[in-house]
Amino acid sequence: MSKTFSNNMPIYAQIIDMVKLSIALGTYTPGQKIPSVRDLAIEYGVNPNTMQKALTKLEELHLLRAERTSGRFVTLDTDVIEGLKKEIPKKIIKSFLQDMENCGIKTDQIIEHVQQYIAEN
Amino acid sequence: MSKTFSNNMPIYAQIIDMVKLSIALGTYTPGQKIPSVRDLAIEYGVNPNTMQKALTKLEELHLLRAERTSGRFVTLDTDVIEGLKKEIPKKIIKSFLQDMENCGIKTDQIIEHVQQYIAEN
DNA sequence: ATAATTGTATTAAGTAAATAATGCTATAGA
DNA sequence: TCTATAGCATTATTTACTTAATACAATTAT
Repeated sequence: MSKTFSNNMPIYAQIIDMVKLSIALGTYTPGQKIPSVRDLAIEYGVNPNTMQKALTKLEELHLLRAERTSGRFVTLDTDVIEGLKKEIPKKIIKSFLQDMENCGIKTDQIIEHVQQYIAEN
Repeated sequence: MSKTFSNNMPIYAQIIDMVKLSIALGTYTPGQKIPSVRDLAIEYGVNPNTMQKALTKLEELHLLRAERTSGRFVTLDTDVIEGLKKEIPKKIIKSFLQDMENCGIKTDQIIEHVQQYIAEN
């Protein structure tokens, strides 16, 4: 069950993105209790401290809420979750367009490049 | 003249990509002598050691060639350079499509999302 | 009541990346 | 010839990330 991580980004940061995705995709539902720090650490194949760091940051983003001794829960704030759903692909597209323009491809040619790539693969 | 770097990737790795881009875009022409390690370090606003590391890796990729005491030069191999020009946008598109599918957007909807984003911005 | 589990905190150690400071060898150019 | 400059090497320090090993307080479950 241990996840795979890229080496170009801190593991805790990658975990943050993964949990964000779980919430956005509904794998974690609003109000749902998520596994304990220790269990998540095992599930992701990382040290509990690394997992703790990721979860703490997710709390600062109001995506999770820690109940001192009963566990950690996904936010009930559906606005926040709806925001996530839109924010994630938006960020991906934004950085994609920047990267493409950065390598000399003009905006109106980007679509063609994508279509051609899809056709070829 | 000091460049800006993201914090989620080693600086030397980001420099590699930047120099690759310079070669692909023709800012650095085939056979051209590029600035010394020390000068490039100043230009990029990093430590000479960091620049050295990036340049050494670029040599392993056969994009640069070090002439022991006269300087460092861009490869004359136009095939390698042509390869770069195609490889860079290809990699960008590939990881973009992966990211989009990863967040639940199907291939045939990706183009629409991009078009909508462009229209909105 | 008591044991197990929760989040949280602390201290230590190892690693990689970046910076700093310095020195070497070889050669191009004055 | 001699100086400046080239790439390259070495050693040390700092910081961030990760892992490791515990420990504690509070609450849930038995």
